[in-house]
Amino acid sequence: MTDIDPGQTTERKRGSGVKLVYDLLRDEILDLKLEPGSAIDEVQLANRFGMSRTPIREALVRLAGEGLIETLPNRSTMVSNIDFLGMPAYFDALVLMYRVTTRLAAQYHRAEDLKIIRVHQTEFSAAVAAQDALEMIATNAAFHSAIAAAGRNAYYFGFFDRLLGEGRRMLRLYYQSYDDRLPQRFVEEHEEIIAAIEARDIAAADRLGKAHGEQIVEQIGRLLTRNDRLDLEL
Amino acid sequence: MTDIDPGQTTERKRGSGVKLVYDLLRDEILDLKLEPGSAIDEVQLANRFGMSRTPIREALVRLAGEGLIETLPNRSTMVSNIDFLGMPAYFDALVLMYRVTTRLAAQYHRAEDLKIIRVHQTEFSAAVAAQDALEMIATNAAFHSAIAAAGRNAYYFGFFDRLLGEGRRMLRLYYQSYDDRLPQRFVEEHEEIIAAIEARDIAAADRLGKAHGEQIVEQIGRLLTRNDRLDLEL
DNA sequence: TTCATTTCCGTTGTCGACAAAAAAAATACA
DNA sequence: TGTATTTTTTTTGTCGACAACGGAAATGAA
Repeated sequence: MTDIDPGQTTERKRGSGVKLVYDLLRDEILDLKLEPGSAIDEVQLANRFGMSRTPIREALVRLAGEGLIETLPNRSTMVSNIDFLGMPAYFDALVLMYRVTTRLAAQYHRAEDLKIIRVHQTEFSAAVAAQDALEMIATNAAFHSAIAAAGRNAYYFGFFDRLLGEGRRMLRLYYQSYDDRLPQRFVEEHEEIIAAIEARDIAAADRLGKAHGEQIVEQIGRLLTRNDRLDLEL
Repeated sequence: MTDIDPGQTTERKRGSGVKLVYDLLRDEILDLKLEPGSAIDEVQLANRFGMSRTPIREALVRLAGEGLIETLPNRSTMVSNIDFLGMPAYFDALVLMYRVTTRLAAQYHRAEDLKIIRVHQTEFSAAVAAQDALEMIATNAAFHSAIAAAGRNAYYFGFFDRLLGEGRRMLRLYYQSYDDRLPQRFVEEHEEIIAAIEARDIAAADRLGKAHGEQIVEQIGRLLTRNDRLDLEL
């Protein structure tokens, strides 16, 4: 709520303002620092970032394009609510994209792709060891995003990245209340996936991607049901 | 290039300007009335629509979000080029979405969905009979979009619609130079797909969706190779 | 008090203007 | 004549201001 730029007016490069606001707001939304349903005020943001409403507005339009905020005409714009009814559909799409991207990575990856994938896997492994749930979510997403990039299909990549963004919000919602220790199993499955990709074993990559996705869905399903039980008993 | 509103200033409802510009520009881009790579001038559009640059700009930001235009910082914004190198990736994604959406429609459709699907099929059939290539493209997309809607997965639906939009541009590019008579076979395949959906035969829907998609890809492939031959011989 | 009407207020949508950036044109220099 | 440098032009990015819209508060009638 405080100004980003108190005191003197910092010079900003022309055109950088929109990206600044967009990136920060996007992160705040996906990290649930901005609660779903909460209102977004343009003038407030303008003061906070020390700029006019125009670039703020452009950033908001972009976020609305990704469905991260909803804008009632002539009325307040607000952070989109998480669509719980749509979760089955979401997981269906997510698992399919896990499969497809992993399979394509096995088919079309190059040597340099594997290096990048391994870097992300190392970071994910460290996050699991540190039991840092938030970091796990981020590094896991980066890991699979790298795999999708290795598959060399821009359409799948774009779609998958959008799904992972949405998922970041859902996962964070649950992991912040229940800091469950995420199974070491995910790390091992990642290793298997890397091996299948490297061996260019398409069938194995497909199978592992599917299993890995369903594994995650199942994990979240457990969290959800436990959540329900708690709600009923209190 | 002429003003939309010559003479007197027509009253527009507050907030409707952006949608107006967005819809029209989107259509012009997808219908190839605006050539890929051609420059887009904001002031020119402002004059044409009789409004300020601000709403124009917002429409452009949205179009950029969908990848229909590209905006060089501080420099001209232009209609995105069609990515020919990415066509295999595109068709791969398209066929997959044909499969998935048809399959889900068989699984989750309701009675009212079939009515809508049939309406689009009737329109498509009429377009084929009239040998109106442009109308075929539009009605075919609407037909499959309706099937995707019946599948009740907002994520697939959104992704598929975006793919169909892109495809509209590619298809139009070829059908406008070679007004090939599109096979009656597509109409029949559509009928088979409808029957499979109505019978809730998931396996058949999956198979038909895949075959239908591959059929279209193959058709385009033929057009492309013929195009290449011509280029070489001239 | 309760409900309908009016007034006020906060927020968005749109506008015209100006400054910055980059290309294009013009000039200077060899 | 060809190249480097300056100037002009064109187009974008940002700003402050104002009107319109919708809700909230205030007012009035029963």
